[in-house]
Amino acid sequence: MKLTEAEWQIMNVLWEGWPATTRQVADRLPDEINWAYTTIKTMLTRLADKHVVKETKKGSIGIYTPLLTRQDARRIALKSLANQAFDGSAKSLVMHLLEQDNPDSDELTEINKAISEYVKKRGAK
Amino acid sequence: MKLTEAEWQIMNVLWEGWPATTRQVADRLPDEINWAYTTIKTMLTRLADKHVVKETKKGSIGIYTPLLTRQDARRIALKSLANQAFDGSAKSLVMHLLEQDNPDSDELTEINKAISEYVKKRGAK
DNA sequence: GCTATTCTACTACAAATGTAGAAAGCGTCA
DNA sequence: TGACGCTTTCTACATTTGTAGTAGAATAGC
Repeated sequence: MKLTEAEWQIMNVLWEGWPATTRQVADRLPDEINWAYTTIKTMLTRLADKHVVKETKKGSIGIYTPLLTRQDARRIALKSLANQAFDGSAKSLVMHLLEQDNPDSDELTEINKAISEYVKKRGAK
Repeated sequence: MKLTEAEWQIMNVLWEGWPATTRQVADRLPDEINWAYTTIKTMLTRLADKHVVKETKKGSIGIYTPLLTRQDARRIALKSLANQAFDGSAKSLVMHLLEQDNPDSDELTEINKAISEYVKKRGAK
């Protein structure tokens, strides 16, 4: 149940507010995305076929609810990336992030912040 | 220049030892992968078309060298995943890894180890 | 009830991806 | 120098992904 790029777009919207109709998804997609209404409908139908969302009907109108959680989708994507690109090692994935020599970015700072928070929390438990 | 899954397989082998011929790549692919020789050749040709590898000829035999580094491929893949699934935030990606409630896995332990190492190193500088 | 609008269902189609066969070329060893 | 085996080149084809049009059904407003 790995999602494609376009599917992520749809699901990101759906996870933010569900259940939702095709129209609602269309309205909530980021501005940069200019898909025809039927494109979105097609995606939702396909996602339903794959059991990533559930389609129920209110009258003749389809209403969509995520079945796959965002958590799980993320887990799956990370797992897959780790396997494919980091020899299966989440550790090595994290190390890569930590060791990026990209000093002009705030990413590292952000990650460091995350780690500090985490270390703190871990300590607190 | 994002790599597909099959391309990662090939490139993982190539990064381990290059330059390499199609035959060498074929021999070094993991056992679980049973691709026809020509499949591998096709992939290498396509990777050359995309300038991910360079093909040179020794006589009529093609010899392949990575152009894209593993580092860069990883960076690109992580960036893309962060954008698509973590709202562009590497921090949130790391947090996800840290907060997985998957106690039966060694992953967390491994990640913690990575972080400790990193924190130590960071301290040392 | 009739019309304008909105949805759904179905179909389509190009590009990318995964996978490989056929045929022809070349190198090598007997 | 011929046959065998490996290599390349070209072609092929199914599937998945991205994207959308058309036609007919449902609905809502007048």
